[in-house]
Order: sequence, then structure tokens, then C-alpha cells
Amino acid sequence: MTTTTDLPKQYTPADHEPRIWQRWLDANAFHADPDRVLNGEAPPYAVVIPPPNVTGALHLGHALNNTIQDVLVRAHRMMGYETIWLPGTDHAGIATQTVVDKRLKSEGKPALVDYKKIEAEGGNGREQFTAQVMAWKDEYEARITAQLQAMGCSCDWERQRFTMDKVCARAVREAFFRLFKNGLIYRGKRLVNWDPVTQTALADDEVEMHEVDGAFYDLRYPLVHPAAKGEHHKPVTWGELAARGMPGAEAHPDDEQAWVTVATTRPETYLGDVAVAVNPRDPRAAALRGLRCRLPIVGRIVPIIEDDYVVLPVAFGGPAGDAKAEMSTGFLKVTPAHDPNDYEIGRRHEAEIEEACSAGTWLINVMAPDATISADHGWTDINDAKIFLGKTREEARKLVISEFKARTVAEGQEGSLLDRTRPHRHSVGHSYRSHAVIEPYLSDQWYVKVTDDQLKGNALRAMAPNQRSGATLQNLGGTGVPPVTTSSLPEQEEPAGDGQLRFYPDRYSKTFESWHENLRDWCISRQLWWGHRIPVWSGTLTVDANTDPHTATDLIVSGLWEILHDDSRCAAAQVFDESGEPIALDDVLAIHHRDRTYQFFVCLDGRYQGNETALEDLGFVQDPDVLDTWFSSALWPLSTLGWPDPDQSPDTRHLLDAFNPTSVLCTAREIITLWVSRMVMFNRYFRGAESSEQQNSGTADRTARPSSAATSESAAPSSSRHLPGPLPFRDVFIHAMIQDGEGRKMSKSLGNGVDPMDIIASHGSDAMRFTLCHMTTQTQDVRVPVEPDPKTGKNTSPKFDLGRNFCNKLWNASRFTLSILHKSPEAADVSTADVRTLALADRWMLSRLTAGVRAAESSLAQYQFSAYATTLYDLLWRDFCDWYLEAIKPTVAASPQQRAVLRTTLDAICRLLHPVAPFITEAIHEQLRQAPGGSIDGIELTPPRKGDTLCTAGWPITDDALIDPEADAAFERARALVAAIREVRAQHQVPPKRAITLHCAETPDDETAALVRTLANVDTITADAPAGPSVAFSFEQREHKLSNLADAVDAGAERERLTKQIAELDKSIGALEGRLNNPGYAERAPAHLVEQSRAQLEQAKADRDAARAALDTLA
RNA sequence: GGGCGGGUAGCUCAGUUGGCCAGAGCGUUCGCUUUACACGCGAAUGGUCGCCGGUUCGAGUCCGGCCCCGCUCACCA
Repeated sequence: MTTTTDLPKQYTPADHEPRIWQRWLDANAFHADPDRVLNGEAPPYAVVIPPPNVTGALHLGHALNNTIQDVLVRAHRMMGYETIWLPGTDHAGIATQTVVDKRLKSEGKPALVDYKKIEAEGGNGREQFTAQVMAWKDEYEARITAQLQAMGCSCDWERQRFTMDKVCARAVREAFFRLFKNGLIYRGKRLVNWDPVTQTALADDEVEMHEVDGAFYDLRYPLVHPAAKGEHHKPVTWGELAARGMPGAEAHPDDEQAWVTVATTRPETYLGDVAVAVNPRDPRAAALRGLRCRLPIVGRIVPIIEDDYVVLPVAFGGPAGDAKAEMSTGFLKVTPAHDPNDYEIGRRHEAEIEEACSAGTWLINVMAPDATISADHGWTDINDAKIFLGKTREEARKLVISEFKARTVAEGQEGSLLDRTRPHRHSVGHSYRSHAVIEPYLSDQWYVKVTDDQLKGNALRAMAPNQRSGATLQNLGGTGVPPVTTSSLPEQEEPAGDGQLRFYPDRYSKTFESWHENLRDWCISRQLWWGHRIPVWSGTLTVDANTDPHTATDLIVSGLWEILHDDSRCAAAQVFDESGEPIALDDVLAIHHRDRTYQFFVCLDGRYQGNETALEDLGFVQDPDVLDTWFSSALWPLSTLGWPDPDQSPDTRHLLDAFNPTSVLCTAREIITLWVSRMVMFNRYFRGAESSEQQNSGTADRTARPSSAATSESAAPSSSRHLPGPLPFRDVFIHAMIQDGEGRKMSKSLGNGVDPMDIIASHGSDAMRFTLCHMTTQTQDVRVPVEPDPKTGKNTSPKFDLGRNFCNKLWNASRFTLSILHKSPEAADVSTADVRTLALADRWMLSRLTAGVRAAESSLAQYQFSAYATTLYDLLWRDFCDWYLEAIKPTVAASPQQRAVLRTTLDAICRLLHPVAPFITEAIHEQLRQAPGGSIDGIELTPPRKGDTLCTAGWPITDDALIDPEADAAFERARALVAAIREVRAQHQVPPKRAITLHCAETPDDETAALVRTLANVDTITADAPAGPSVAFSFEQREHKLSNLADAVDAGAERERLTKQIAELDKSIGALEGRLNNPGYAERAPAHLVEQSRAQLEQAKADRDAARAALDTLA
């Protein structure tokens, strides 16, 4: 039998956590059964974990993120949902590759650069290197799993995924293939964010902007006349310009060569200039029309083009105060291969530039992939500029400046080519990984056309209507596409999900919305080795005039056609002709296109074995690049549920139908834009595709569409009738970011990072969880002061004392409860009728409990985790421990009914607390289950479903009839009287053990009296006046006295107390009178408030008079 | 520059449609080895709710303006 002596006075988490974890696993408590959902036995509740990077171990932010998920998951499991929480990790391409490379270097082992050499020499360097990364991944995946398990995360651990495992890889192949086939993935030569250190392209969101001290360099470009190819370009003089009406030209000597001034922060890119642009509204534009500039040193002749993009300088009509207009010269150097805006300008004037620029092209790339100046990547007219070759960007910049400074516009002319230098602080993009300055760099990359309405449009239409701004609704034109109704889940409504995506807190919907409004196509190729290799094979093919693919003897052509024209081989091709223009596959064979060379990009979905070797036998080569990590992350709610083939393996069987859409995604706000968006787009796109395919194949006949529509639909290509599918999740909860005590982000380099394992060691898992939950308000950041643990030296935080103390309180309350229950084993059940006859404290406790259940439920439903934790903190500590347990001490041993209330209340509190403090509540509940005690009608406590585990037991169901306003009020009155007496006791320093006497004209009812005796240590309550010295106080407008406080009352202390009390009361009388004398108040405020104020005034006056009288007696 | 968040007790933070004298935890002070808990119990101290103006009988809460702090997007002419 358990008594207090069996349980230690302090809760020691380490004694219980591992043991209880094992019990949960043994009971298979977290394993979900999708068939219970599909059979209608239980509604689904599904969460996919935001997969932590295998780059490193989890930090406190992850602890918060996963605590929140576990709270939701455990609560819903107890509420009767079939609950699944899918765990897993993310391969984090560039981050992990970089980290492993660094580690190899620091250990003096062969690193990336060495493996690249091996690969270049024909060895298997790539394979060897990725094997190293895989070893790292195994190490950290295990560590992350251990951390999550130590935290008590109730994931379905048999279904753990990794973004590069077989199931996820299958999803990536399928997704890429479908997008490729439908033209939503394309290849393009574009400017990308290039990291010259890691030598890979980066997505826009992987670029960090940092302020940098730089300068504007104003460069002079000499003006020349156009000339035929190879002939001399005559200088343009200021005199000529003046004659053409150029404002300002007359200020220069007539016979000197004229120039235009461009301003730049990156002078070294001038080597790639192909034009100088001027705004057509610039008054100088007309005079310069048709003229050329000669790039100094390079000697390239470039045209002057007119484009609205160029900002007018203030002097020529630009808006005063506008930063750009203030510093603009009105002339913009155009370097399409090294600046995204210039790229757009260049494209607009492509023909004009190619005709007039002496290089004959509009794109001149002057850098190598490592960002040194190079003539090997698209630059031919080097001339005297060879002095720059091989220089880094920084060296080249200095050299350009010094060369310009040393030269003049024309020989013998005054003034340097460097007009002036102005210091300028501005933001420059840096790689989030290597921190190198990003170079806009021209290269071939793969893109997802996320700007297509099938992706972006459906992401926006997914938003809940009342979280959309009006403007966007108009932009999209109407209410959007009606939802598809092809659900395999009859009990779910509208899985297609238009208007069902909801953000908590709702302000984050704005971020989501505006992200999409500015969306650009997504560059998904990365020049890395760690990741999903792009499933595209490329090759060139010459189709000669005599080829007939159906009878071809040419092995290549026939072999390729065999692959491409057999649907079961799951291959799709994008073809380009010699000029790089896309061309339809069938047109390749059309007569007029024959005898040409084509570049083929063939995508294979990987299902048909043999395609890859067949293609490679034909001389095709797989793209060496890998996919952006987010491509696989975007598929996470699909891939973890087994998409596209959930029935392929037992661990994913039926998951997709049962659990997608999932219920909620919990994440931090830094992720909203990229990840949430991409998951929404992909889920809707890929599951939508399934819907339309089902309809086309005629297997799904749930929608009563007219047959004519169905016919035309099946005739159309699938991409043109693509219907949006369901959401990946309905709710998105965005939680705070954890910072240290100074508001800084936690990081390894600052040394302020906290490992959840260290908190678990110092405070316990439940304490950490409870504290994190308690901190989770609607705010965007939370601070956790970091201190080294005095014992271990590891980082911890006194913040977690809150949770530790709370757990200890729960432990001791339970210990005490158990000892009471075991001391008096006879039990009694309490019927609905009996409830009314219970003691005041019991009725009050049941009322509080019922209200607490309601509050906890509504807090969780609204993702108000702090409110949930606070509710339980107060319910346990304030109500149950401070008042209820203290109140029943004298009576509980003799009352089996009271013991039923006691036992039931603690049981219910354990259930309410279990989601946030699973270990300790499980430990208590295993004791409580064995303790004797009756039940209470109106409180339903369902037993465990699996094993003897609280985690699969039922959430408490309480009848609102137990809410008892009379008991609440009566108890509140008793509590106020106790508080008044305690105040006097404290002020007079009455020893706690000394029982005192209460004198009041009208003695309280028995129940109140009993509570006062117990809680204020009063032994006698009498209507008689005190015989000896006493102290007066006022309660409910009546004078009360306390006597037997001490052998003599300290008159000085008493005088001080009363004087202070009178002052306070006078103040509040003044305030109340002021309010009541305000004529507007009595007239316009609600009557009950006016009445209340009047009552308060009377009470305050009575209390003050009583206090004055008492003061007078003292004197 | 655009958007978002924050500024409430010494510290960390609550305060949901405007309504008693603005709350909690920690800290501080005083008293307690009260037969569950000192990771505790009882009591106390502590605030011009960033500033200015407005609406209202009444504003921490609503409106306008301003000042700080943070995040985020855009911007390398």
C-alpha cells in the first residue's frame, strides 16, 4: 500500500521519465491506426513535425515547437481522436554539406575539395563524400530522436521519416515528374543569387541583407558617334551636344570630347556593360539619341538606350527628397549579366543592344564561378582590360578605380574618368551559409513556375476569407475556383480546402498573403552533392532528314522514342532547338524541322526500372545538381503519409486517405513565407491532380457532373483542367522565437544556446514543457535568461524553476491525497442528488474544476497555450492546494464522499495536465488508479484505451450542472473573511500556532464558520464582546473583533494599521463619490454598475467609520 | 522606405468585444521547522499602463499624431 512514506518529498524527474517512456512504448500508445478513421470509429487528428535539420542537435526553440505539438496531440488523443504525429528529420542540403565539409577539414581528413578532385578524375568522389554526410546524418538523427523522446514527444515513432529516405525520395521523383511534364518546372538561363564560396545558386530566401559601407563611384564614359563595324568611332564634342540642345553642354569647352556620368557601387561590373540607359523624359535624352559610349580600357562601343526604369535626377525633374533621385546622375550603366534590374532592361532592349553594341550580344558575363574576373565565361572583347583578369571582385574594384582615376576622357583633356567618389552605406546580399557577398550570376538553373495560378493562385484561395484583404480578392477576380468534392472521407467537409487555411495569431495571414503577391519563380537547382539529384537526363540529338522514328534504324532516335512514347515508362521531355527556343516533341519530327540538332531534357519519374540505364546507354547524362532542400520539405505532409503510393508499404498504408489534410502545422514565423506557402501549393496541386485523374479514368463517380463536361475534360490535357486539391493542414499556429535574456537570438557562436537535454537534466522534462507552454503568449519573441548551471556548468535558465516548482507542488499534493485515500479505504460514490448535500468546499471545488475544464478546452482550441497553463496552475495551486486541501483537512478522514471529491478532482487535474506534463501525471496516475475512492456523477473519467496509461485515458468530461454559483459566492465570502483575519494576524505577528477568538454580532453560518476555524486558526467564534484586549476590523460593513491575539495588544502597531486603512478608504470614497457625482455617469452607465458603485461607497464609508471608532477606542 | 510586433511593478510577462481600487511569476521585506510540499506556507511592498491629443459618463483597451526597441520585405544608380 502506498503512503506518503513510500514517495519521496521531492519529485525527481529522472526516477520516472525513462521508466514511463518505456511503458508508453510498450503499450504502443502513440501508434495510429488509420483504419479507425476510415471506418468512422474516430475522427482524425494529424500533425506532421516540422522536420529538424540534421545539421545539429535541437535547441530550446525546437523544444518549444515540439512541446506545443505534443500538447495538442496528447490532448486530442485523450479527447478521442485517432491521433497521429509524424516525426522525422530534414537533410538540409547546403547547411549539412557545409558543416560536414568543415568538420572533415578540421579533422585533417579529405574534404569536399579533395572529393571533387577524385570525381573530376573519374573516381567516385561524389559517392564517397555523400557517404560521409550520411554518417553525420545518422549521428544527428539519432541524437535528435533521443532529444524528442526525452522531451516526451508522443510521435508515431514506427513511422519516422527522413527527407531523403526511400518513401520521401519517391515523392520527390513523382512531384518533379508531374511538374516537369505539365510545364511547371522549366530550365532557364537566368541571373541567380550565386554564392561564390560554396559555388551554388541560392533561393531569394537564402540571401541575407547586411548593411555595408561602400561608395558611389561616378564614372565618365566618353561619347562617340556610331560607325560601321570595324570603322573608327568619332568622338562627340560638347559643341555638338550644345548644338543638339543638350542642357549643360555649353558649360564645357566646345572642342572637348563629351561624356556621360554613370554612378555605381560596383565599378568592376563595368567590364560587362552593354549599354547606358537614360530616362526618355530626361531633357538630355533627345540630344543623345543615336549616340554611343566607349567603355574605357575595354574599348567596347555601347548604345545609349532609353528606359523608364532610370530615375530622373532632381535637377532634371526627379522627385526631390527621393533617395534615388537625389544621387542619380540620370545615366545608368547596364550590365545585364551582373545585375537583376539591368537584366530586365537588357531583355527589353535586346535587339537594339545586339545591333549597336560592338560585342554583338546583350549578355556579357565577366566572372568565373568563384567571382574572379574571367574571360572564359562569355566575355570576348577583352582588349586592354586583360589587366583585370584573375582578380577578385574586391581587387578588380580597386584597380578599376585607380585606372579610371589615372585616365582622362580624351588625351590631353583635363579631368579624370573618375568624376567623384561618395561614401554610401547600403544593404548587400550575403549567403546565409558562407556569408560571402552574393553575386548575381548568369547560369542555367531549374525553376518551379510558382507564379502559375495553379500554384500561387490556389495558395491564396486557400486562405480563410476573413483573413484575406479585400485588395487581393479583387486582384484574383471573384471568389476563386469552387472546391472539388472527391473526398474519400465522407465525414470530412470539403477537403479541397478553398478558404480553409487559417493562421493563429491571424496577423500572420498578412505575411502569407503579401509573400504570394510578390512571388517570383523558384530556383530549385543547387550545385551541391547532398540532396535529391535532379531526375533529368540531357543529351543532344541530330534528327536527320531521313529519320522516321517508327521505322528508324538509328538506335538513338528509336531508343529515345521508345522511352518517350510509352506512357508506362513514365518519361517526359522538354526539347530546345539550336537557338535555345523550346519546341514541342512532335514538332521535332515534322518535316520542316528535320536535319537539326536538338537538346533534350528527359525527366524520369523513377518508377520504370531500366529507363535510366537505357537513356545513359543513348549517351544521355543526368543533371549533376541537386534540388533545393525545400522541394522535399514542401512535400512533407504528403511524403510522410506515403504519397504517392501509401499502400506500397505497411507503415504508410491508408495514411494519406485518413490523415491528409492534417490538422495543424506549428512553426516559427521565419518559416511562414517559404515553407507554409510551398506546402500549400504542392498539396493542393498534387492531390488536385489525383482528383482530376480519378474523374478522367471514371473510377470516381461521386461528383454529378454532366457527361458532356466529363467528356471534354478527359479529352483535354490534364494540366489544362487541373483542379485544386485539399490543404496540407487547416490551421497554422505561429509561435514565438526564443531569445536570450538580452533579446539576442540563441546561437552557438554567442555561446547562449541551450540544449533541451540540459534543462531536462536540471529541471525535468515536464518542468521544461510546462514553462515553455506558460511562456507561449501571442507575442512574437520570448526571452529566456541563460545562466550556467552551478553544478554542471551547462547552460540553463532560472525561468524553468516555475515549471519545476509547479511539478513539485503537484507531486506533494498527490502524495498527500494518496495518503488520505489509503488511510480510509472505504469508498462511496456521489450521485447527482448527493452533490447538493456535499460540504461547501466540495461543491466549490467541483464547480472550480468544471470551470477549469471549460477554460482549458477553450484555450487549447484557440491555441492559447499560456492561458491553458495558467488555468491549470491556478486550478491546482490556488484552488486545490491553497484552499481545498487546507479546508478539508479536519473532515476528510471521516467522509467517504469528501474523499470521492478529492480523488476525482486530482484524477481530473492529472488528465487536464497530462498534455503539458505527461511524465509526472502518468507517474501520479499509476498510484492514483490503485487508491480507493468513489466516483462523482457528472464527472466522466474514461479508463485507458491502451495498457494502463493515462496518455490513452479519456479527457475529463464534466457536466456544467456542477458549476455552482451559490457555492462559488459562499466560498468566496468565507475566503474574504479568512483573508481579513490573516491580515490582522500577520500585522500583529500572531504566531501561526496560536488559536484566536473571533467576535461578531451576527455569527456566520456553520460552513463558513468551519472554514474560518480551519483556515484562519480561529478556535472560538462568538457574539460576545471581547473581555480583554482586542483588535477591530471591518467585514461586510460590520465591525468584527479579534481577541486572544497575544498576551497584550501592541497599541502602536494597531494605531499604525488603522490610520493607514482609514487613509486608503478615504481615497476610495473620494474616487467613488467623484464618479457618482458625475451627472453623465448615473444617466448613461449601465444601472448595475451605478448600483454597484453606490454599494461600494456605502461599504467603504462603513468600513472607514468602523476603523475610526476602533482608533478612538485605542486612544 | 513598406508591413508586422513590442514599450504595463526592480526583472519576465498576462490583461479576449472599453466598466470595481490594473494582475501573475520571480525578486525584495516581515513572520513561520503549521503532521503534503522551504522547489514550501502566511502577509506586505511595489505601477503617471512610452509621450501628446481626441472619442466616451468612463480608455492600459478605441481613433489620430509622435518617440524608442525588435522582426520582416524591398533596395547594391
